[in-house]
Amino acid sequence: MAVNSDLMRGVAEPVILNLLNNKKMYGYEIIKFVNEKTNNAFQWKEGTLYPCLHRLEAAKFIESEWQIADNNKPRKYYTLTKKGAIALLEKKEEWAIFAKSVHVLLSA
Amino acid sequence: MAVNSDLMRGVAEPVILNLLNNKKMYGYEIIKFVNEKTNNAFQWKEGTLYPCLHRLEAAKFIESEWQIADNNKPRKYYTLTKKGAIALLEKKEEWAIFAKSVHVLLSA
DNA sequence: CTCAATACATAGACAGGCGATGTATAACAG
DNA sequence: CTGTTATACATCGCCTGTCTATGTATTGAG
Repeated sequence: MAVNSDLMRGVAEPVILNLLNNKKMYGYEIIKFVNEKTNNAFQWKEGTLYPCLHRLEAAKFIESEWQIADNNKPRKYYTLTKKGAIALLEKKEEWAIFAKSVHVLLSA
Repeated sequence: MAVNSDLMRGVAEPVILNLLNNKKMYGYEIIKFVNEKTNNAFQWKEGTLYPCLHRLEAAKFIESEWQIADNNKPRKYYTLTKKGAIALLEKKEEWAIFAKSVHVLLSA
């Protein structure tokens, strides 16, 4: 069911940037969304996601702002920066090349 | 040109098993083949490949035998075991699920 | 009143890929 | 002859992203 965590390496960043390209989201929401969207093939945990968000923010690929939700809980919403949008394009292209390469090597 | 090394994590094993499923190969040959086949998107080095081959052999997924080549150099040829063939199927399936998941998350 | 869910965060362990380095031989150019 | 490149094996230590575990705080359900 769950995909080997070795494969997970490096995909969190492009995935997060792509999600934030569509709409602002907060960390906990991203975790639930990704796990549900992949039928738990991905099983992201806080220990993976939050450090990744902080890395992306430090790189100025995303920005954050606190908001109080309807349920009265504080949420840190993230949005994509222009720099992040460029990085997203690069990472998507990189993924495409990578996936194609693996496909070739596993099809041969 | 070269793909981010983070993405590389975990793909060496299925790729090697798949190559050996087609024919026996030796380490140096695998490096050249993979790099050439991916147009250098993959840039495998000895430090990546040899430890991986040793891991796979320790797991009894592959077996090795020394042979003297035409050029008078000793080569360690690897072949896939039955256990390795089963592992290959599992890893291929895992890759398929993984790649599909990433595709979904990057397409959204 | 307790427990689960929500929502943030960090710290330490783990492990695979990478760069660097090492050995040895063959082939080739100068 | 000699230096360089290519072949072919191997290992060591670093780096870094993921994982497990742990922590804090609040809300709502039972």
